[in-house]
Amino acid sequence: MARELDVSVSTVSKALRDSSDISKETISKIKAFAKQVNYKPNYIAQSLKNQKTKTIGVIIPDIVHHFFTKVIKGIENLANRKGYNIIIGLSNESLSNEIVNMEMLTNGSIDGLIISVSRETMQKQNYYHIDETLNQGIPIVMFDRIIDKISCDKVTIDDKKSTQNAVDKLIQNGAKKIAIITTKDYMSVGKLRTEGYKIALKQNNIKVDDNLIIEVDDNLLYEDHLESLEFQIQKMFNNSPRIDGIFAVNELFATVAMKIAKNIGINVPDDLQIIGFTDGILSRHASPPLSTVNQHGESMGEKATNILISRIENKSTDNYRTHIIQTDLILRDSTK
Amino acid sequence: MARELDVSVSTVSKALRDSSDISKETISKIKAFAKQVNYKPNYIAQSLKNQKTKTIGVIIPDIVHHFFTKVIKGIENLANRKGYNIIIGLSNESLSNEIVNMEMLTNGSIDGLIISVSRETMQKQNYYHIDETLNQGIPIVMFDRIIDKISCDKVTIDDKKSTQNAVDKLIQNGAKKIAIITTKDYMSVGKLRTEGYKIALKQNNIKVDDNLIIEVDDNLLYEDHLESLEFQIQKMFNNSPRIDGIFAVNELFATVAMKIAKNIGINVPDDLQIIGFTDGILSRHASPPLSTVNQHGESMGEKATNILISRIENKSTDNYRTHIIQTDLILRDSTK
DNA sequence: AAATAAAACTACAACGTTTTCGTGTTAATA
DNA sequence: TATTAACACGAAAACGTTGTAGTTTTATTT
Repeated sequence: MARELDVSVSTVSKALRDSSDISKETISKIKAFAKQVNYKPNYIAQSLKNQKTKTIGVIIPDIVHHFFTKVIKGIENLANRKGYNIIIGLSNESLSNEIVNMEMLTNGSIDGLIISVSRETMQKQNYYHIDETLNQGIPIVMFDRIIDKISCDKVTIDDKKSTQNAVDKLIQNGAKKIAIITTKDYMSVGKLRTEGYKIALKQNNIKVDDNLIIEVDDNLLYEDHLESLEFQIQKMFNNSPRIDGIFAVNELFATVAMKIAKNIGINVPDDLQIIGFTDGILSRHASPPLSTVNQHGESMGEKATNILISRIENKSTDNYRTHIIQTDLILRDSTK
Repeated sequence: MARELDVSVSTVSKALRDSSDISKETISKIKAFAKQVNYKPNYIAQSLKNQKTKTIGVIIPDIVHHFFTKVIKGIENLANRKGYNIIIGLSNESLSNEIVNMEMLTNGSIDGLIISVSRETMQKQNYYHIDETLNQGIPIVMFDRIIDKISCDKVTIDDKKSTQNAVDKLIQNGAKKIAIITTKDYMSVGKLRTEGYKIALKQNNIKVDDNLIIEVDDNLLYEDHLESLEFQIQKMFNNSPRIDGIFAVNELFATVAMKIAKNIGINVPDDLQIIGFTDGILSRHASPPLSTVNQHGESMGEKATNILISRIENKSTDNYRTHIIQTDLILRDSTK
């Protein structure tokens, strides 16, 4: 372009950035020509020069998942508005995948990282790769599945309190025998939600009955292993037929529980009230529609992005904080 | 690193790439040191030098959508295996967003693009940005929502035939009065599926009844505008109470139709058989579970990625082709 | 008209790699 | 011993930008 206009590259560069030491005529001439030939400055070269890529890395365990897509939507929206692109890595719940993805991104491709760690990472408590990245000076924001031991910014919800409120609601609505369908407790969220459940019961003087705490093996959460989930829930109904309330830590568990209950002739919500977690498509289209705890995934994504960009652009150098996104209880027809 | 080891940068670079003109001892010395200091070559610099970013751009209309997430999963998986990252842009069904995203990506950030265009793009038939990108020499693979007028690689399913097969099945199962719930026809898929429906009826000597073709305004597809969808379907049942088969162009339409049918006392599948499109969570967890056309989103993503990478790496220079992914009919309990 | 100041533009280094070509050292050959 | 070949390494250019530090041109002042 400089060649064709017979000026130097510096002149072109400065003209396009409205530098004060280029005349107005030259500026407009160059800009006109640039538009004409559809010139776009090469981001890669800019990145190399500025040591800024204007790109945010996002690593999540699974993309075929309503909550995570909501978060991504929030991230992408805000990032785009601020001139950032997002580059996505999927860990597929595997630690090694997470590490590979992280290495691919932390070689200069991104300015910062937003991550929700894989299940395996939590189980094995192997956080070396995360610490490494932080040590490299790349800011990280963790969301949803956060790790206390790592010091960085975090965005999450109050799992304990949210669950407590939901179970409280069941109790207020007259439920006496309330079960929880949760995951084995290496998963921070399952653990916290189970705690919240116990607190709610205790505060209402209801004895915690371990038979009513169904711990599903989380590795079977997926579409392909429904039978096992159904089997466990079925067993619960067999063992404790008089259950009148269920809290489930995700919407799949809630939906399946409701389906089984209906199959064996239990009326929802008259005989059994159910509250799930995450306001996804399943909850909305179940019959009856499920009452659920709304996590506001999009807000979560936006918040995380905001924090990350502040760090990147050095606007904030305060201590790391954990930001809590408020949840709310959406009451539909699976509760009275 | 070169400084600390007291060798030249060229030597380091060559050693890490196992160049033949560096001695084995030096190579191992340098590699050892590299591992020790956790050296990672800067991708940005490599990209600038090689004029290859090893990154694929993906632009889709919406990420909170089961089918698109499946496709992304397929893309990410294969791309990662081949050493590529993916960078995602969301158009939110808006043409201007699509253009902005495209411009952000085509400034040197990506080697190729996989895209499913926004609804607005199809409506307005404004493809300038796509042609521009192709002219720039960036290969594009379109999937699902493809545009005939643009010449590039495409991956899609045979919407017409898939629908025809599904409707055929309804007819074989004894349905005589079959409705279709589709979208207004600026959307290629809705149009094609409606055509397939008509062909199936004609081949079975059933007269096409326009009252049984429900064209939903696609802008209302979203979660927030369910009432309008429900209203239109309700009206259909009122006008034509004796319907015994429904084909819906997506799983939301199918699910809602089934819900309404059950509400007014119609038994599925005894009195009314329903087949939807896309094997998503809704279909699987509806009661009864919905029979549906499986689009194999993941295969679609993989196929698109394969084609794109071939183009990028110049392995294929043949003419542009449109690749058809086979669908199949998953029969569950909403059909006999 | 000469000196000075302001304006407009250019040369060049730098970002971190890869690669081509060149150079020095060692070993093998005549 | 002199020549040549093989080997091991380094210097420098290139990728497309940006910013600093000039340099040239033009305008203003004395």
